[in-house]
Amino acid sequence: MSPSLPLRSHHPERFLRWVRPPRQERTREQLERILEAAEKLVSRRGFDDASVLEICRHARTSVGGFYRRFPTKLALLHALHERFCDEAKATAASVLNSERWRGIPTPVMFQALADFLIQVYSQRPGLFRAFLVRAVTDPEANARNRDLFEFIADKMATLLLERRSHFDHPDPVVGARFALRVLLGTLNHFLVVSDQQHGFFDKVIHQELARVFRTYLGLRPPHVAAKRSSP
Amino acid sequence: MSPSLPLRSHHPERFLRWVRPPRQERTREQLERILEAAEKLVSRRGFDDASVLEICRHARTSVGGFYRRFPTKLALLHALHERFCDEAKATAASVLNSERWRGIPTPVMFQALADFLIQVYSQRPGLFRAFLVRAVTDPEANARNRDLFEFIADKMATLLLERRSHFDHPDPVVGARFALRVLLGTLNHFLVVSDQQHGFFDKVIHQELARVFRTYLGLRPPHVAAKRSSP
DNA sequence: TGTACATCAGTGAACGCGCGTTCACTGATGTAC
DNA sequence: TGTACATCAGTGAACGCGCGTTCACTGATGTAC
Repeated sequence: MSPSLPLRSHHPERFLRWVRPPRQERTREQLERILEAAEKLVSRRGFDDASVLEICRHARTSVGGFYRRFPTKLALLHALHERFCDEAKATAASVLNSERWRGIPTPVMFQALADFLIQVYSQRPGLFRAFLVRAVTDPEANARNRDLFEFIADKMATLLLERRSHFDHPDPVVGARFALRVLLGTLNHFLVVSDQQHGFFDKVIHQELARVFRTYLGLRPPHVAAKRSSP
Repeated sequence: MSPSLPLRSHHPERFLRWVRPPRQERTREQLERILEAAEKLVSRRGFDDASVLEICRHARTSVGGFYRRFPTKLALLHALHERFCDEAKATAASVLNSERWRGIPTPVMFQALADFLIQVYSQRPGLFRAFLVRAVTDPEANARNRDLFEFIADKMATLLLERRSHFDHPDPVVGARFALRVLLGTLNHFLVVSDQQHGFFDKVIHQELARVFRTYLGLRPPHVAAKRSSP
């Protein structure tokens, strides 16, 4: 996707000059608007039921303008999903960085991680739902999801390995992978089958999700771990 | 859906006679064939990508024949899903019936339940996937899923309450509900994001799923519980 | 600085494909006399 | 038992709708002289 304009001219000045910054600017803005509009509509209705025309209207562009940016509607989805996965990776790398948790007791960390995941899900439930559905049918989205999963699982394994002595699970790498799956799976399930009594924000969900996380990995009771990690 | 034929005639003999058993038979067979073909194709491609024409071909019927049985394509999906949910309820009622588990140690029961769930999922992954996707968009399917979930959760709560003393979770009803969600959510996650190293049938999955179940509810170590439940 | 021309982003009506749905017709089964 | 008629399941070509995609055109911006 490198700019092809230089190839069209043999003048070195043209070749070296940065291509039309103001236009680029406007173009980028349009692309941004399309992505934003698409994200909003896809979140609301899902990918299939968000029509190109509708997306264009919301992005204040025409259908032709859209097809200047994206070869097909599918390409838009992949752009959206790719952006999303990149953000998710960056977020995971930052959140699961062990520096961040230095000196913080393991049970507190677990609760915080569970809380954070819930927060992320409840902020953009529609988008998560749409990508969840999409990953079932679309092999490319599926591969990207798997890749994301592997990425986060690795970060998590590294984080947990440093606190190996704080919990009982016999194999921390398998444990980290499976724990991640359990957490994400449970939250996905909330997206699909909502709880009659407890909503996403409900304190009970926070509590129980952290409990699964903690108990599955066989974390020692709070006071024990707290004593261990305080100097 | 009571047969409307009697209303068309005033002769009592007609009214009382059972209507054309051989035809009914053939009709029922056709309907059965349609449902079977639909289930197979929906499992393979998902609901949207299984066309009516294709379903008819597989069921050895014509499109017109199809529309004699179902008012719309959507109605077929709901028939399929309803049949599925009914079967699931019956299965759950049977499997979670406490009579069945009399004298069996709680940890063994937990492992067996986890194993059974995995078995069920791995036998018809396509169908589960299709309904999972459908429940996101389709309010009717969603409601049916929620209803099914509540049903199973209730049965599970009853089963667990009888063994209240075997585990530590402070609230068994909340525990049963959430445990079910965790189990189903994790299995759904496997449907969407497959594991690079461990497949559905892998021993590790069986082990870890049972572990989540056990540890989340705070089940006492095997030997303790085993001692308790042996007379 | 002004004029003619070139480029290209942007527009939206029209196209066309796929698929759910309809409906005029066929032929088999059942009924009346 | 045979013939004429009625019913109705079943057929599949044709219809039509929705939506992704195209493309002839417009107008703004940039370039040459």
